[in-house]
Amino acid sequence: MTSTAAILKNLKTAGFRTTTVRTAVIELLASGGSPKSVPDLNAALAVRKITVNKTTLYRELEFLKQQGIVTDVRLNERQTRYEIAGDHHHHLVCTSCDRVEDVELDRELDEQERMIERRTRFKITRHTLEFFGLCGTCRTA
Amino acid sequence: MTSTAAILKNLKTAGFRTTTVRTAVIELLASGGSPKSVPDLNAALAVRKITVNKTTLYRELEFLKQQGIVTDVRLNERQTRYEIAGDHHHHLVCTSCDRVEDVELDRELDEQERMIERRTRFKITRHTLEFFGLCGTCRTA
DNA sequence: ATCTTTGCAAAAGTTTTGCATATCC
DNA sequence: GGATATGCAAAACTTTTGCAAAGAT
Repeated sequence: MTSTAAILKNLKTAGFRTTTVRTAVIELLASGGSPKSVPDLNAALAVRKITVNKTTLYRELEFLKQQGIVTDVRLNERQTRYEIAGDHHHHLVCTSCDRVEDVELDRELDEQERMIERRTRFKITRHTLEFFGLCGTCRTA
Repeated sequence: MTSTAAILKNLKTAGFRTTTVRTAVIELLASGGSPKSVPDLNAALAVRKITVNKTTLYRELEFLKQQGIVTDVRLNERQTRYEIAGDHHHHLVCTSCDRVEDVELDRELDEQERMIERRTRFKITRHTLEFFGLCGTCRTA
């Protein structure tokens, strides 16, 4: 929901800078439709002729996490992926080509969460739900 | 559903050995109620006075994965966790103390899966659903 | 001037690989 | 003997940390 411009403006107001890397990282994550790993981001930045050290990227992502702008996502792979926080959704992961797509549910899981809270002593604050299978391309290939 | 004894018997029939480590790993995973990481397993084995190299553990878990006996689980942490495959369930993860508990849903997500398949070109084969929050101990502490 | 941002090198943590040895059937 | 299983050391891969330099306000 929050646009890239609004995010950057808020950061600026808070005294942080809107550097080339920061702007590009936020844009890439906001435009993606899928969560991105550090190697993903580095490659996408390279296309834009932006060279950046991996340390800087990890630090930038940690910073954006602290600011509540991004969250991390762990699918069935080593790397952590990152996406813009806030609009709740899930992921479709192709187990053949590793493509990841965002997906939303018509009916969310609030009912199930309440049921679990009734049944256990857990207080649930969030959940992650990922679907695995074959994407359109891989299922016909 | 499949008992430890049955798993071991099948492995033996297939020409594999039921070593101390293999037996203990399967028992630990089968009895757990929560997925275990390699350090978890190593610690639990130590209690049973079983000393084992981490390489052996990783190799054993990879082997059990190949055999379809275990699957890996990635929660919001670096390490991979492992659990017995087959009985579908979800996890409650305490964000304060990192405790992990298995949990089952009354109503599974088949309906949602069908809806996504109608809406996208994805063929879904499985999903993972994890709940995060505070466990009974941490919410009062 | 000061705080933010960046790069580089090194370290840390997890998982994998190569190779040699031991063990079971 | 031949396949299976294990240990050790080293490598690979992802992420973090320390320190110094550069850049912006």
